[in-house]
Amino acid sequence: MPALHQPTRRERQREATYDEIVRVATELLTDGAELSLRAVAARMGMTAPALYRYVANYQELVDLVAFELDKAATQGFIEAASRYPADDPAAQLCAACVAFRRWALSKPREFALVFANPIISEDSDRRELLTLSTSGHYFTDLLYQIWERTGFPFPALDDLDPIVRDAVLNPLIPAKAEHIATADRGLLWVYMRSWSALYGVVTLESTGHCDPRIIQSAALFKATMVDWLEPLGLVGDDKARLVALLDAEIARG
Amino acid sequence: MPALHQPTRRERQREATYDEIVRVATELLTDGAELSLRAVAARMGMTAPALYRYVANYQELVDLVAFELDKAATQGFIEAASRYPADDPAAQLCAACVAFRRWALSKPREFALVFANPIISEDSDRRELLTLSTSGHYFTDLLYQIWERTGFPFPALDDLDPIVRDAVLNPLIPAKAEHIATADRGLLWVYMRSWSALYGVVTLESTGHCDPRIIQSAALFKATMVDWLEPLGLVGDDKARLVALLDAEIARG
DNA sequence: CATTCTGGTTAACGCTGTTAACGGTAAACG
DNA sequence: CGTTTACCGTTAACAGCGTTAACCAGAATG
Repeated sequence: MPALHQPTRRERQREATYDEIVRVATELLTDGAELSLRAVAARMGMTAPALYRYVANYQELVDLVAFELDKAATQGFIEAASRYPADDPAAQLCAACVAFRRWALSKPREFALVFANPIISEDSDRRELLTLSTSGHYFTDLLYQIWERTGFPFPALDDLDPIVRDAVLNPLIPAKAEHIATADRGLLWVYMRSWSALYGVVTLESTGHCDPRIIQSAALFKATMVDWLEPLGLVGDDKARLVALLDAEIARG
Repeated sequence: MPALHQPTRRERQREATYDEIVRVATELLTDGAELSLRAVAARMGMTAPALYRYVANYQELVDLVAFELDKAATQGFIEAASRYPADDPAAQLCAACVAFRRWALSKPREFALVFANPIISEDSDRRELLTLSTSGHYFTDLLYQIWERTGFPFPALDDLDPIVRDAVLNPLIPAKAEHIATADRGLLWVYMRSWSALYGVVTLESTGHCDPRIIQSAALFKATMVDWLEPLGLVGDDKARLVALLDAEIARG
């Protein structure tokens, strides 16, 4: 098969219905309905078995939708960040994180689908899709930009656990790492650590496994964010500025 | 109805089958099967509608099982901790946390059921059951015991966000707080913050949303644990001792 | 002894994912 | 151009799910 292939009529049609499947499925979820093959098919005016020409099984549909939701959500994060100048990645990261939290709180089902959806390690297809995660790439990139400016410390490759070193040199997680010099891959360790912290609070809040008042006052989230400013080299006036920015972003309707 | 009521024959029978339902349901889950009313009923030699004499709906069964799993898992944490002296709560906490992680990794489905099971805030029944969470009580208690010894700093009530102050004075989250003096309730803030950090790593690892190699080397988990030693007043020799202890516990088959 | 309440049954509804067998139509080929 | 093939949809059906309604035996209660 040729590498560059002008799409034939059938291929275009196929891709169109494929896209429609994913679109309708996400709509279904947004409308508060249950995500099911039959419901998707019905909304498209088709019968359920027809979908098996496009997806192998239900789980694959879920994964596709999760990927799509992640992409759409990330677009929202980017918009939130874009209200700050491009040469201020720290401000952009703060805004993006607040947007991430807001999204997780307002769409808990979608959040659970994307970020709490259990992944069996054997299934390589799902891993690949996870690796492509858009939000992961975006956050990594912001962190990298911050480092370019503040030069915050990160572990040298030799200081890392050999297994971890493998992981940061040839990452499986969603991270935009190609453009990070090999010697600087210790940055990904900082990324993983900070992501783990953010993930903890936001998942706790989104799934409702904490006091509703803690969610209402964004105190736990804010404290976690503030704690991560200094390790990223954001100190002094910069820190004060970002803390105020966080407050403002959290207060936004 | 009398407050103290000697259980009649029928009541005993009822409670027996009630217990059997929960027991069989957890067994089902442990056997790798799907948790369903029909499966539980079948395994008990009953028909599914009969279960509605005991549980209101499927979700209630799930919640009951989650509570039971949490109780059983906590028993495991206690056992792991009991290998260290009772007057060394820091060592016990480290051991319990490692056991918690091991449990989350070896039984991801159970973990997701207990700790990632979304909770709709309106549903007060589920909230109540969550508040009773055994593991939460246990971890809070260990943290309190550590504070009794190290006296690590915690925010005064006046320094807390008023909403958070309400939350720590009259907690809805699973925490053994009755015996903590009102003025010392800021301790719960430390508990929430450290729990959020632990929850983040462990959930990330258990759901598979991170590089498998990161899981294999427990580096992310260990780093998170180590970072929380100093805030708990565990410094110097104590810290070194506990880091070594962590390594040993992680290495345990 | 008569009544009521409890804890089970069967039947049924509407939903789910999934497979098998079939058919029409569009593309590809001789 | 005619024939074949492959694609994309259909219907029918299976096994399973949560849940409700109607019913019924038996135990506890008056």
